[in-house]
Amino acid sequence: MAMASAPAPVCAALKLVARGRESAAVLQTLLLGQQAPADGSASAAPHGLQELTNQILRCCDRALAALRHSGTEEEDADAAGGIRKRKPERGNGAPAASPARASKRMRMRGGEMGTRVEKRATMEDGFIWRKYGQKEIHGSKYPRFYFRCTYKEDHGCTARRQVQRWEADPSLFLITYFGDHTCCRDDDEPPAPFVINFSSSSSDGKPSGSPWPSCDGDGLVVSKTPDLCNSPEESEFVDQSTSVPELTRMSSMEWDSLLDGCLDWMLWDGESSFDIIGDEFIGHDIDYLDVLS
DNA sequence: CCTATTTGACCAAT
DNA sequence: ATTGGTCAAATAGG
Repeated sequence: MAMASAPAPVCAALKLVARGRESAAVLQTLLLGQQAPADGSASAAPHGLQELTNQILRCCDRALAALRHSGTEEEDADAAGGIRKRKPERGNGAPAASPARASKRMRMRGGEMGTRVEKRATMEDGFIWRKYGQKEIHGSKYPRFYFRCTYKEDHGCTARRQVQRWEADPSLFLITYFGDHTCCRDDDEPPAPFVINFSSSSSDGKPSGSPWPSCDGDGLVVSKTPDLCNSPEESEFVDQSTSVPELTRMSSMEWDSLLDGCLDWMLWDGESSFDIIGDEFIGHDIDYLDVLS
């Protein structure tokens, strides 16, 4: 049976949340633009502000994922349940067809929601992962590591990630995330940890303690979204003079049309922005990184 | 003993 | 047949 498109209300919500996300991304770009490029000088945009923007982006992503999921509900009954049926016996008896494992690989190839790719200087990202596999990848110098969230059993958290050294720069790790952390973000949606005080010019407005893990200088290089939607951490690696383009000079009307275009891109073929076809996007980001040095 | 990691095997997709 | 993702027994470490 062919999949039906999402119902109209869900579509509308999808577009609205997507637009909200893009607005947050724009805000983030503006914040990056405020960062003083001069060496040694403190950034004009408080770090807490960037973190907040990042959280907004993440929230939007999750909302988009949930909406999209509700619109095209299928499969994933196992993913939501968390506990997978174990193989009865291995290598001996009958093969025992396991429907739960069907189409696993296809979902990996971009069918799964919530996928994103990042490049980091370290494997650490603030979450606790449990390694469940390692594989030599054909044509690749470095093995790929497979991790799942430590709390998969406890909270049914479906988050997974694959980590591999980036061949173009082995000091960086290419981290592909699948799913999202339901273990520490669903039940525990953090209250606004702080109030933004725009009148304060100091960078003291940092959140006292975000309940979410933050990327404390890990050197995140690549986000899952195009240039418009950079994560704040990127600023640590990306040359500001090139990463903050003329976007900041656009009028609001120009923004509108731009965002509409962005929406069109995001909703292409029924997939949303957080479904990244790895190769395509990585290629884009490699170009992006060529600016560095 | 308990928990996490390692690693070869299994299996679906290509 | 090959490749890549996952399982799970064996192993290591506390």
